[in-house]
Amino acid sequence: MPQPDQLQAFITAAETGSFSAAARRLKKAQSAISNAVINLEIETGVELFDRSKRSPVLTDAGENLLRAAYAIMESHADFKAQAMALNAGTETHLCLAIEQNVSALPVVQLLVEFEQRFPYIELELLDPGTNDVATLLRSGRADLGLMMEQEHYPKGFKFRGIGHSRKRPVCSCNHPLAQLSQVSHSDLRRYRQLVPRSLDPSDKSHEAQIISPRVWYAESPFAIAELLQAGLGWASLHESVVKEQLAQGTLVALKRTYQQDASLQGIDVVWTQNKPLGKGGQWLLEQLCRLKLGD
Amino acid sequence: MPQPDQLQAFITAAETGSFSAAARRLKKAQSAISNAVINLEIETGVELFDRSKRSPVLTDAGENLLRAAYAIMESHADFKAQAMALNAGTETHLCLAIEQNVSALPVVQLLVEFEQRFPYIELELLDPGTNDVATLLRSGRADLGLMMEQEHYPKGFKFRGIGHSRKRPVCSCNHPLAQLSQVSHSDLRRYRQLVPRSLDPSDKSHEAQIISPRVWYAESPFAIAELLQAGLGWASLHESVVKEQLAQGTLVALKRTYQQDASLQGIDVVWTQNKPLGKGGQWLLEQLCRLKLGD
DNA sequence: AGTTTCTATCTGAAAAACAGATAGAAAAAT
DNA sequence: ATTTTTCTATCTGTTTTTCAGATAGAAACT
Repeated sequence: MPQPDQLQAFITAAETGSFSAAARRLKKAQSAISNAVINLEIETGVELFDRSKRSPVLTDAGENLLRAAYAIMESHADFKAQAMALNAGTETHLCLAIEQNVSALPVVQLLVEFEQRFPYIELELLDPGTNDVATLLRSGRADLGLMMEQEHYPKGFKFRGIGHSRKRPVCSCNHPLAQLSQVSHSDLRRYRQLVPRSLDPSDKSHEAQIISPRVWYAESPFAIAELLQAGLGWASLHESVVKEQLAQGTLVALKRTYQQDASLQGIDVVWTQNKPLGKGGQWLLEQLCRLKLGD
Repeated sequence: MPQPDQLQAFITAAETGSFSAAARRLKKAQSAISNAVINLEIETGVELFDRSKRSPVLTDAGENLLRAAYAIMESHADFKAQAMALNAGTETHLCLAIEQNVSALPVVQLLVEFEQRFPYIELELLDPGTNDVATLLRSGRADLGLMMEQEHYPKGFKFRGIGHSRKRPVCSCNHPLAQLSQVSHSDLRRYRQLVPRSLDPSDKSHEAQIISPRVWYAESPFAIAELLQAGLGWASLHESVVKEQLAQGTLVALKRTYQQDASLQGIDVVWTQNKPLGKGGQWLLEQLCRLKLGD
C-alpha cells in the first residue's frame, strides 16, 4: 500500500524529470524525494527510473505505473472534493417528488444540469399520484415537491407557484358523451365519473370536483386514463396526462355548457422549512422557481 | 491527503460496524482504529460516524465518503496489480503488425480476449502493405507479425505457419480480360499488371510474379483493388482483400489455362528472438499458432 | 580544469503511529 | 436492579517512520 507522499514524489519527479526539481516544487529536501522513489521501487519491485544518465528518465514500466499513480491521486482528489462539498452544507441525498399530473419534461432538463453541478448527491425521484406530494413532504420522505396548488398548506410548508396546467373533462371517443356537441352537468351526472384521490384517506380535497353520483377512485391519473380508453366513464384530467391520447384521438375533450371548457390550476413548488434544504436543494428550488410551466 | 491506513480503518470499521471488530480484523490495537477514524474526521471535517449509540453507525455523509474511500482502495489495488504484472515479466507495450493481405478478422477475436487477460498492456496495431512486416520486425518497431510466407527469413527471425490464403488473378468485370472464359500468359501480357511491392526498395520478392511488361506498383493491395475497380489492368491478389468485391461482382477472378486458378500461399506468424516476447506476447503468439487460417 | 547540478546515502532530530492501560458508557446477562 | 461484558475515547511511553541537512561521487556544462 503505497503512501500518498511516495506517489506524489514519484509523479512530480516524473513531471519535472528530476528529483531535485521535484523536491523544490514540493518544498521538501531532495533526500526525501530520493528516498520516497526508492522505497516505492522496492515496494513495487519495479524499476521506475533509469539512472544511467545524470537526471533519471522514466522506464517503460515507470510510465505504465505513472498512469496508475495518477489514477490514485485522482480518486484522492475526488474524495477530498466530496468531503469539501459535504462540509459546505451539501446534502448527500435529495428526494424530489413530482405529482403525476405535472409534466416532468422541463424538470428533466434541469436535472441534467443538476447532475453536472452536484455529482456527489444521490437524487431520488418519486412520482406520487394525486395530492400525495404533501404527505411525502410532511413525513420527511421527500425534500422538494411539485404539485397542483392547494387551498391551504399545513404549517411549516413553503410554496411558490411556477406555472399552470389546464384541466379538462375527457372520455373515450366511443363513449356516448363524445357524441354530444356540448355537455351539461346533468349529462355528466348520468355516467360514471373517475376521480383521482390521494392515498391518504384523510385527504378530502377531491370531494369538491365530484359531479356524478357514480364515482370510482384511482390514485394515478394515468390509471384513470387507461380506464377511460377502455370506454369506462369520464374524468377531469390534466392535459399533460392525456396529451398523447388527445392527439391520437383515442380520448376526446368535452365542451361544457356550464363554464369554460378548461379550468386552469396552478402548479406549486413545495418544500418544508423544518428540514432545511442543502446547497443542492437550494439550487434546484431556485431553478424550479425560475421555470414557467404551462401556457 | 488521507493515509491508506486511515482509509482501511474507516472502511473496515464501516463494514464491521465496530471499531473493536475492525481492530481485530486488521490485527491492530483498538486505539489505532479509533485514532485513525478520528484523524480522518478531523482532516476531512466530516463526521463519519454517529457515536450516540454504543457502536458507531455511519452517518449519511460517512456513507457518501465510504464509496469514495472504496474508489481509492480500488485504484490502489489496480496499481498493485499492475506492478505485479510488470514484475512477472509482462511487457508494457506490444506491437502487432498484420500484413494487409492477411484477413484480420480471426485475430480481432483473439485481441478481445487479450484485452481481458492483459488490461495493462498497450497494444499497437500496424497494417503494413505487402512484405513490410519483416522490416518492422527487424527495426524493432513491431514485436510480432502476421505475413505471407517468405522463402528465407533473416537471421534471428522465428516463424511458424498458421494457415493459407488463396491468391487469384482478378480484374474489373468491365475489363476485356473478363470477357474471356480462360486466360493465357499471353493474354495477361497484353494488359497492365498491378503488383504489390514493399516500401523497402531493396526488397525484390515481387519480381517473380511479374508477367506483363507494363507494370504499376502499389504498396497496399487495397489501393490496387481500387485501381482495378476503375477498370485499370489486372492483378494477382489475395482473396481476403477482394472478398467483398468478388461477392458483389464488381471484380471477377480469372480462370487460367497455364496452371491452377488459385495459388496457395502460406501465412506465417513471425517474431524475432533478439527482443524476447513478454508474457503478453507469448500468450498472443501461442494463440496465433493455435489458429488455423484459410481453408 | 573548474563549476554547477545532479543522485544516493548517512546521521540525528522531529513527528507520527502504535500498543497497552484506564475510565466511562451502553448493552447484555444475571 | 445489579453485575458483567463490550464498546469507545483518551492518556502514556515506546517504537517506528519521516524528514532535513550534510557529504561524496558522478555527470553535464563553462
